[in-house]
Amino acid sequence: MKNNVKITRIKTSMTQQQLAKKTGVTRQTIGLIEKGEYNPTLQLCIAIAKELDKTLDELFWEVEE
Amino acid sequence: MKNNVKITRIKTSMTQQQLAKKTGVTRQTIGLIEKGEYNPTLQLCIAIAKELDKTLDELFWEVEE
DNA sequence: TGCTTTTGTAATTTATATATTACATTAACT
DNA sequence: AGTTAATGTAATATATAAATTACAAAAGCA
Repeated sequence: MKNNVKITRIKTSMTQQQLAKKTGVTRQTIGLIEKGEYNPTLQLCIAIAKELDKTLDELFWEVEE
Repeated sequence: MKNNVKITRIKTSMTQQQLAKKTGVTRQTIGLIEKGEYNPTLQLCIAIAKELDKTLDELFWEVEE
């Protein structure tokens, strides 16, 4: 479940805490998703993508290991 | 949670049962996702997209109501 | 008209995403 | 060195995705 959330979030100078608040989840959830050991729901993926100004594909589609 | 799964699946002449088997879930799960009343996990969305030869964006991103 | 396949849907159970609480670690800064 | 912000991570609880079983309703076809 690798993805581009962490690198994209850092580029926007946003903390895990800030992204968590904007997407309605906890900091821990964001941390686990970034770590790639998590299988988030579609709604959460969409919320994250919109906050980071990306699409689903850009963050979650065929991300190289 | 509207999406383009149903219309895409029908275009490929695949039944819910067949798509379910290929993606490792039950027919009911596919049915509920197509109905839009469900919030599937990212892994399942990816599995469905690959079976239908589409990307996440094409099936789940900004689908008009 | 029947028969079969496909789909809709409900009720209950199980698995797992996410929350909560908590503490440790790291990095940046003074 | 000390302090604070940010992150990693673990243990337990809660919410919900998905399975299971079951039956009904369409839809296609003989």
